Amino acid sequence: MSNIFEDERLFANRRKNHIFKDKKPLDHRFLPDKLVHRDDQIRKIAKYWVDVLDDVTPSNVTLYGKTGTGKTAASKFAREQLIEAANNENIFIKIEYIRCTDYTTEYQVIAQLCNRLGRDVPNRGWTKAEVVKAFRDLFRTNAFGKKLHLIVILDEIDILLSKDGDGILYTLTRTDNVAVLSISNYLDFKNLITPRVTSSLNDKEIIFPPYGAGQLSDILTERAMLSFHDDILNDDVIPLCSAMAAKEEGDARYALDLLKNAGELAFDENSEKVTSEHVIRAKDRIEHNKITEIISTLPLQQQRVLEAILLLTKKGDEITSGKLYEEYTEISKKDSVTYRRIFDFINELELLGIISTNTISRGRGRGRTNIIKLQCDEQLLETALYSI
DNA sequence: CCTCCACTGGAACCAAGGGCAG
DNA sequence: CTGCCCTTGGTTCCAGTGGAGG
Repeated sequence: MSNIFEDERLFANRRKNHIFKDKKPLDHRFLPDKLVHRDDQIRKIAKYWVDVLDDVTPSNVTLYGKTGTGKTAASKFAREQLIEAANNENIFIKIEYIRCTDYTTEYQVIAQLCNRLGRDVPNRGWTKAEVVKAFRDLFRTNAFGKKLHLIVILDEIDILLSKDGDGILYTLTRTDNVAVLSISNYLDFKNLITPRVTSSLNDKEIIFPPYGAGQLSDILTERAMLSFHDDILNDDVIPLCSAMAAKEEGDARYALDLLKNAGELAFDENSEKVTSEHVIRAKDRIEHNKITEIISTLPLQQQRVLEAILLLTKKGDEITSGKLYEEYTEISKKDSVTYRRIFDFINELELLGIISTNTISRGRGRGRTNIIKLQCDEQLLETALYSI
């Protein structure tokens, strides 16, 4: 009796050679030896952080830029470099990377920092003040024998700020020997910060502009050398991926994804080379996977809302919020959520790009109406919804 | 510029998970 | 063990807003 996983691995191994050498460099989390086209930004980070080597708390830094513009990679790269330099200088530095989608409140971030620095703190139960005190004691009491410097990288900080306010920045910037590097997708995230924090944050800003098609090409070429065998990619593959990703706001992650999926398609079909036609199909596949992924991870009530939208769309009716709620309660029977909650769901779904809304006014005495439209393929949605 | 009601912001509430002092 | 206090993520409740057709 054979094991299906062993079979699959054997099967894959036997053929592995022909397209991919190593898929890892095509993952957006892969950190190459040098980051092309981000020299300026990395140098700026270094300029602000270098003080720490002289035992001085460095400036707070903020990185701005759309998704896939290399913010996270640049900060991780700078971290590696600084740690290396600090080892030579015999300075005690910790640089902790926190993704704010994983730790969404001030308490959680501080607790996580404590834990990583070796101070056990429960995830719940303590007061915020107790946790903050424990955190600050790490710096005061000489717990490590020498002075500890901490740089906290807060990735996707806008999420944390909009959920839990700016208390986290207040606490961190008012702790000795702590510097913050915040990473935000939005330029206007400063609106979420109150004046009491702005003054102490006093940060330096670094902009990450979207990559142009040419720059994306350079990135892909470098990664392709690491991950594909020689002469596997047709000449037009990388330019096409780059052009398509450049249109998607210069998103390098998307470009890498395209290339990887194109390679996988070529592999699955046992074709000799990766062609532009594979890239085109990779695009559909990515789109498809994304939507399925989003839908399957949606909370139950939101799925029901989607289901209601789907049913109404099929009927061909114009969908208004009121009608949607009727249909929704029909579907979920007793276990339904309030009218108010539905609006939040609708907004979230719109943010995810699955639906679109358009508010119109019907004039005096008729009030307003919100017209809701499905923005993704009906068939795709249906299979995704009912296959869970 | 009025009006109406679909939407929004915020407080309050709830249940679940957990620490700590008696 | 018990009671009390903490955070958190989800919800409900209610008092506003605001936008465009008239």
